Amino acid sequence: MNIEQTLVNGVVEAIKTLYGANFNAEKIQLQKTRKEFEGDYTVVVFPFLALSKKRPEETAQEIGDFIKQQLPEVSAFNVVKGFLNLSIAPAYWVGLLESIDKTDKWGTVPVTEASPLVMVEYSSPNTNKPLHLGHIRNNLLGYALSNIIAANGNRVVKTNIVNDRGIHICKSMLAWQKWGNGETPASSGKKGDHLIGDYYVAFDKHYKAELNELIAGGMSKEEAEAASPLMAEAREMLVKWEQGDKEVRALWEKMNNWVYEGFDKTYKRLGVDFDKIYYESDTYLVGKETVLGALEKGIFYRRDDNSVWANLTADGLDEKLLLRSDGTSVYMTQDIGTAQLRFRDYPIDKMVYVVGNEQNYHFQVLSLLLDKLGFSWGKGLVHFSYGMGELPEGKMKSREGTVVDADDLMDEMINTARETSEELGGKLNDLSTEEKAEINRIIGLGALKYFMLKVDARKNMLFNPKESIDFNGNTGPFIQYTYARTRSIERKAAEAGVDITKATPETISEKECAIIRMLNDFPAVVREAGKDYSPSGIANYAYELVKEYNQFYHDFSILREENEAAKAFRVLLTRNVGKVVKTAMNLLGIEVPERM
RNA sequence: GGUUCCGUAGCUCAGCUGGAUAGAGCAACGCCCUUCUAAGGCGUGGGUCAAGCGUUCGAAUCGCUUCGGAAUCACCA
Repeated sequence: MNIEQTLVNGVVEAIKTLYGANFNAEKIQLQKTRKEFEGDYTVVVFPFLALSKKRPEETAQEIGDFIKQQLPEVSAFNVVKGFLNLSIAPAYWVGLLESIDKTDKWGTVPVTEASPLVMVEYSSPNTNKPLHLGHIRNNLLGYALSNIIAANGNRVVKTNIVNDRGIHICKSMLAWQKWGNGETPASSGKKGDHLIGDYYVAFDKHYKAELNELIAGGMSKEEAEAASPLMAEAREMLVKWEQGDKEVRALWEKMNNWVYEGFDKTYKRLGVDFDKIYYESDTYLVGKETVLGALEKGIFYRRDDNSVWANLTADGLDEKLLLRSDGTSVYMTQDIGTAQLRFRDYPIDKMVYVVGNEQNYHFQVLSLLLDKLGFSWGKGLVHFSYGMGELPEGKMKSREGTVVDADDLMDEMINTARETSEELGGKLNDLSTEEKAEINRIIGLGALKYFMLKVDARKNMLFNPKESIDFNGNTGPFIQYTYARTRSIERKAAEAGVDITKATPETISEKECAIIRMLNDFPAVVREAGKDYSPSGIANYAYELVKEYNQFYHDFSILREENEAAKAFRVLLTRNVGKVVKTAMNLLGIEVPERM
C-alpha cells in the first residue's frame, strides 16, 4: 500500500480510538512537510479539534503517539502548533526504492483489451504551407497527451485530420501552373511542403499586385477583390475539383503528395506519429450526408433560402449553419463527417481534440451537435484547448513573414546544441561523429520540446527564440544532463562492483528523504496529468526532481562513501531517479541521452 | 455588447481539491572545478499574488464586483 494511504488510515484509526468518532478519510489533509521542519509528512489537525475538544498541540500529540505506536513505517514525530510532522523509517524508504527498481513501468497503469479506447486528434495541417511554430506546439502537446493518456490505462489511437481541399490549395496549384516552370522537389531539391508554400506566397504576391492595379484604376478594395481575375481562376479551379475534373485532380494529388513527403520528414524529426490519418477530401461529403439524414429526422431544419441550420438556443447558444444555401459544406459539417467516419472505424469511448483556443466556441457547438446526432462520446468530448504562441515582436502573421518555420527552428536548436557542447570543452571527444550528432540532436530537440511543454497549455505563451535555446535553468538539457550523470554513476558503480542489494543504511538524510518522497509521488503525478490533460505537470515534476537530486549530489560523493550499505543505498537512489526521469521525459516525447 | 480564458518578482513561468515565512529559472552582483560530468552548486538583492468586498480558525487558491489583456460570436477554415 502507498505510504500516504497508510498514514491516512492510521489517522482515521487514531481518531476512532481516541475520540470515538468516524472521520472521513478523504477529508484528512496530508501534505509533504515543508523544508524548514523535521519530518516527511504533515497532518493538519485543525479539522479534528471539534472532535477532540482539546487544543491543537495536545490533539496532535495524542494522534502522533497513537500512530507511532501502531505504524512501523513511522519512526518519529513532532508537533508544531496544529501541524503533526511524521518521519518515515529508513527501512520503508529502502523497500520503496527496491520495489520501484523491480517494477517494469513504474507509475503507469497497464493497458488491456478491455481498456477504454481514446482517440486523440492533433496536428491537423493545411496542405498549402509548411508546418510552423503553432503546429510544433500542437504536435508536441498532442503526442505527449497521447502518451499520458495511454500511461493511465487507456488504449489510444493517435489521429490526424489533413485539410487537403479548399481554396487555399487551389491557390498554390494555380501559382505553380502559371509560374512554376515544372519545378518539382526532385528538380530543385526543395522540400515538398516548402515548395508548395512558396507558390502559395507567390499567389498572394501576384494577387496583391493585381488588386493594387485595379484600385489604382479607380476601384474600391471590395470591387477589386470581386473583380480579380486571379481569384476567379482559383475559384474556378475549386469548382472543377469538386466536379472531379481529371486534370485538376491529378495535379492536386501530385502536389499534395509532395507536401506529405515534406510533412513526413518534419513529423519524423519531431518524433511524433499517427495511427490513422483522415483527409477532409474523404470526410466532407460524409458530413453532408449525415446532416441531410438528421434533417429528415427533424434534428436540424431548412430555411427558405435552402440552407440547413441547427438550433442550439435551448442550450444557451446560437443557431449554427451546417449547409450553405448552395448545398456545400462548412467547417462544422466536415468535422461531423470526420466524426462519423471515425466512429465507423473505431468503437471510440472518448475523443480528444488538440486544437487552439481560438476554436473554443466551435468545439462547444460540435459537442452538442454530435450528441444530438447520437454519438455516445459527443457530450463528453474533450477539446484540449491550448493558447497561442506569440513572439516578442507580437503575433505571428504569415503575410508579414514573422512565421517561425518548424524545420528551420529544429535546425537552429540542434546547431546551437552542437556549438554549446563544443564550447564546453569537448566533453564528447572520444565519441564518433555520428554519436556526437545523435546526442546533439537529442539535446537540441529536447530543449525545444521541454520549452513548449513546461508551460500550462491553456495559457498563451511567449516564444522567445533566444530564450528557448538557452540550456541553463529550467530547461530540457538540464534534465537530460542530470539523467546522463545518473547513468554515469551507475556505470562507475557497476565497475566498482557496488552491490545495491546491500542498501540498508541506519539513517537517511533529509534531502534523500525528499527525493524518495518525490519518487513516491510519480504515479500520482501521472494520474493527475491524465485527469487534467496537462503535460506541463509532468514537465515541472521532472524539473523539481532533478533539481532536488542535483542539490543532493553536490553534498555527497557517492562512490567515495566508505560505508558499503550507504554507498549501495545512494547508488540505488541514483538509479531510480534516473529511471523515473527517463519515464517522465519519455511521456513528454523527449529522449534522454546516456551521456552528454 | 454576449460568452470563454488569462492577470503571481524587471522578464519567462510554477504553486490553485483553502494551511506553517508565496517558489524556480533568466537578468544583476559575490563565491565554488586536483572532486562519480561546472549544460552544475552556494549566496545576495528583488513581491500590495491586478484592485476591492465577502466566505472562516486560516485565502495567491473559493464566491461576487471592478479594472486590464486575449480569443470568439461569418453562407472563412
